Order: sequence, then C-alpha cells, then structure tokens
Amino acid sequence: MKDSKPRDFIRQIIHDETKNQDSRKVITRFPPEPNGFLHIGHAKSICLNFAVANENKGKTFLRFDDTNPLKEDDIYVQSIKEDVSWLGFDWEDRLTFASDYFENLYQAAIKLINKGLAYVDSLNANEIREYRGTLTEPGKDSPYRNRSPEENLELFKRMKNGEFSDGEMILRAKIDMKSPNMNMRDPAIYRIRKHAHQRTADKWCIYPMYDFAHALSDAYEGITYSLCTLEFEDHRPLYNWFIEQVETEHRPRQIEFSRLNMAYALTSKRKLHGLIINKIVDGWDDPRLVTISGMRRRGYPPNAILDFCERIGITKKDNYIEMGVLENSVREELGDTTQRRMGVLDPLKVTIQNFENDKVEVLEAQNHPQIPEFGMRKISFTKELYIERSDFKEDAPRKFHRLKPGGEVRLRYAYIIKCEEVIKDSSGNIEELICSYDPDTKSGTGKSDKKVKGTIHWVSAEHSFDAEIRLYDRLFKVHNPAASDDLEKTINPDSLKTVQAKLEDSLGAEGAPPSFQLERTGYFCLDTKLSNEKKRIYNRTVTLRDSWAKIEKAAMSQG
RNA sequence: UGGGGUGUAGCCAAGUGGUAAGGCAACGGGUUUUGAUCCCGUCAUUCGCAGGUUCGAUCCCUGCCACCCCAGCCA
Repeated sequence: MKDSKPRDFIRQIIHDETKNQDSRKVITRFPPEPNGFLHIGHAKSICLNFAVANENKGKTFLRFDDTNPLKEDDIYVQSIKEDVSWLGFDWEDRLTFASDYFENLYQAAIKLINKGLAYVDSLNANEIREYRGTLTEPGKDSPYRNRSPEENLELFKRMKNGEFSDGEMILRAKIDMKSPNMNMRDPAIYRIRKHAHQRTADKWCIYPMYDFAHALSDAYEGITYSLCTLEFEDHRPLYNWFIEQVETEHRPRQIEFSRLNMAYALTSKRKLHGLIINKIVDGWDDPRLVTISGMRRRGYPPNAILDFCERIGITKKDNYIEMGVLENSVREELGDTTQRRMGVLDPLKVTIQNFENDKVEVLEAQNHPQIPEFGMRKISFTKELYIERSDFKEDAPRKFHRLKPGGEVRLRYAYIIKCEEVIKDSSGNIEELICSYDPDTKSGTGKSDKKVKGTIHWVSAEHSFDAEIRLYDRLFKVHNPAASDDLEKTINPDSLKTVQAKLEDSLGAEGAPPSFQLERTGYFCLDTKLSNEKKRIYNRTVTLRDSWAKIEKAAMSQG
C-alpha cells in the first residue's frame, strides 16, 4: 500500500520525502477557527488531512485556531467536533487549541524582540496601512522601528499588562518594508484586544495573529505537513520565517492546495453567516446549505461525502464542482444502504370498483430489489388507493406508459388495473379515478401473461398516513452566488417546497428506517429537528435519476 | 504596472519525450414489476496561444495570453 501510486501531488511529495526515512512520521492537523459551522469545503480538508496521516500510519490533530476572541465562540467548537466525528474521523487525544500555547507564543515573541526581530509600533491602524505601501510601491519604515530590544520588551510587557488600549500599540515582526510580498512588510504579531476569550477568559488582553500562532502551533505539535489552501501560498515565506527565527525543535512544511468551490452554492463562512442573520435560511443546518450539519439533516450519509472528496481530487487549480457530482455520490451510497418504501407526494384518489368494500389484502414487498438480505415487508391493498397525480394523463403521449383513460398499468407489488372512468369537479379538475383490477395479475404469481409497459407506486387510503415532505432545489439561481454583491437577489424562490404526502404505514411504525427510498421518486429522511409526536416531517435527500423527465423536457423544448 | 499561483473535454482529473487513464454530465442501446439500479457503447487527431529544440513535444526552451490570490491590528 505504501508503494502504491500516490493519488495527488501532496501525497506524491510526502511519499517522496518519507520513503527513505523509516522512522519519520506523518503528522497533520485540521485547524478550524471556531467562528462558524463547517461546510463541504472543510470536509475536503478534513478528509485530506486525516487520510494522508492514516495512509502513513501517522496522526492528525484537531486544533482550534482561536486567536481572535471577537469572533469566536464555544458553540462553534462543539459543532465542529460533532461534524468531524460524524464524518468518521477520530482525533483521539489530539484535541488542541492555539490558546493552549498562548504562554509559549508569548515567550516566542519575547525571543524575537530579544533577537532584534520584533518591535512595538505606536502607529495607529491607518498610519500602518499608509506606511505599508501598495502592491506596486514599497512601504516605508515606521518611525518606531528602531526602538531598542529593551524598550520593546518593556512596552510589550506593558501591552500584556493592559496598560494600553486596543490599537494603541502593536507588536510587529521586523522583516522588510520593501518586500514585494506584502506579508513580509513587518506583519503584526500581537495586537491588543481587551475582550474575554472563550477559553482563557480575561487572562490575556493581547492575542497573537494567525501567521505567528499557526506556524508555531504547527511546530509545537510536531506537525510534519501543514496542508492549507492556496490563499496562504504567499504567507509561506512568513510561516518559514517564524519557524526559522524562533528556532523551534520541529520544522513543519506547509503545502497549499486549491479550495473547493461548488457551483450554485456558497462555501464561505462569512457569506453563510449573512444568510443566517438575514433569516434567508433556517440556520447553519438548513438542508439547502452545503454545511456539514445541513447535509446531515438533509440525509446525506458521511460515506457519500467521503466518496465525493475522493472523487474531486487535490490539485492547485481553481475549480467549480457541479452539484451533480455530490448528488451522484449520495445516490450511490443511499442506493446500496437504504430500504425501499412507497409513498405518494401528490395524491390522486383511485377506487377499484371490483374490489370488495372492506377487504384488506396483505401483499409482500421487497425492501430492496437487489439485496434480498434487506427482507420483505407487508403492504395492504384495499378498494380505495392513492396514486401519484403525475402518473395519470388524460391525453397521454405515445411514450407515456403510465395510466390513461381505458389504459392499464401495474401497481407495484400488486395488480394490473385499468382506468374505467375519470371523475372531475365542476371546474374540470380530476378528482378521482374509477378503475378495475385483474385478480389474475397478482404480483409474483405468474397466473396471467398480461404485460403492461408501466409500473407505478401507490398506497392504500386506509393504510397510509399523512406526512409533510420538504422538497429542496438549489438555493441559488446563479452559478457563483459569492460573486454577487446582493446575495438576496441570487436566491432561488423555489428552493423549498412543502407537500402533504401519503406514506405507507410501515414508515410510521416502530423501527421504521429513518432514511429510505420512496420508489420512483427519491431518497428521503425524517427531519428529527422539525418532527414531533403529532407530526412527521421528512426531507427529500435527493431525487432519483429521471430519464422520463429528460424526455419530457426535450419534447417541450421542441414545441 | 510589484509579488505569488494556475491553464488537459461542459465540470473534475491522470499522464509525461514515443503518439491523451478514470469519474460526473451528455448521447445511443440492452436487462428490468422503480422511466431507478445494472450492463454495453459513443464522447480531446489534441493538452491556453505562438514560435523553437527533436526522428518525434501535452511534456523541454523562449515569448505571449487568460484567470485566481495578496495592500486586516481576520483566519
């Protein structure tokens, strides 16, 4: 396995670097900031980090990058832990926080000051920006850049002791104000934030910046490969500078890969926050979101997400993955793991005129057509039934092999019925179908040679129950909603539709599967957040592939 | 106009001096009591463009073009 061909450039690098070092371990980390919920893009990173370590008999840390108390909260820590475990990954005893290292980080800053490589600047934020220069013009040195190590030390300690207000002083690395890389123009290391931290409370009023804290946390934990996204590529010289100058025992290597973008979706914590604050969606776990919690609520199994992450690969190229790829992974996983049931989303009443009034015939149905181990269940056939309204057409096109006036169709696991009469209300809407059934065509008996082109699903009126089902479509109308300056304008008004469905009784029974396929319509799951004792609410996870819909669409576009 | 990256099909993505894997999508066909699943087939004379080196270039060299990221006391 170790010698099998690496799947991507990162695994290639690791393979090349470690193949001749039998003692070398691969240690990775997933470093979320606890300021929001995780989404599919994070899943890509989680899978990469845990898988790469695992493939090399290494370990992975779950480390929270909690260096900005203004934006972070424990509720995000809890949700992130839940999401990572739900995906199936185990950090064991390696749950850490950048804040665990605040004391070490503080000492490291002092070391830089003593080496003459850091200074306390008294410029304010605006002045610092002006001094930084622009992309094409070099910056200029701060007038405070040449304070002595002694003075810097004194000032830094006073910063720590809370003697200055926010923004009054700042600790900066002394690197090169003329560097073409903006990150090297004396970046901030420590800023004053008189704000309680969710873990360290009021112990500190100075907090380290990302570049400093992240690089050193990696080094402290013995991370060998620090895998991050492309936007940090030009932070790498700074990452290396900190590690070099602080002279840490371990020297991690940062490697960047491209972040995941999904077409017609949002993978930006900041923008997701906006949707939630403006109540455009139901919360971080809204099933229309590609957040981990949203996908979980929607019914996406973790294995589908893992499979998806494997399929999309790891490269440095900008990408926009189509939703179809994710949905394909979901269908593939659910197809092999869920039982089949019947339910009617848009019920049309059918009366079987030649079936006895109060008779209940119990039929056997397979729980999975290809997996007999999933067993059988009983379904009840009665005089009054419901079928899907779209399975009947008065003037049906030739290729429509469902029910039409005078036509026949098979009811799945039951009989062939014939439409004898169409009953309409005063305004011409179809209210009910009067049908007859052929007793010789009972499913599985082989008594009759009669063949019909179509098989449709149904439920018994008596032996079904009402349920609300939520049907989802893409949340956005546009390919890249993140590029829009008015997010609300990009929202698809039809992203959520609610229908009152009739589901076969077995779904309401004790031990009913929480996730299942409704034959011919899709995969569904119980929404445990919205359901209660009185009312069951289901989410449509994903539709089945529908080649009939394609034919219809093609016919429509041809006129 | 500074620096850092990236260009292989509609979307992803292997490949690497010897004649373009695979997946998703799409399109044809077969099986089917889910118009599902499954199966089989089609889908890049060409790798951003232009030159050059070579018997031979997607791969090496030169030039150009396009796109992404960077001017937080965010991560």
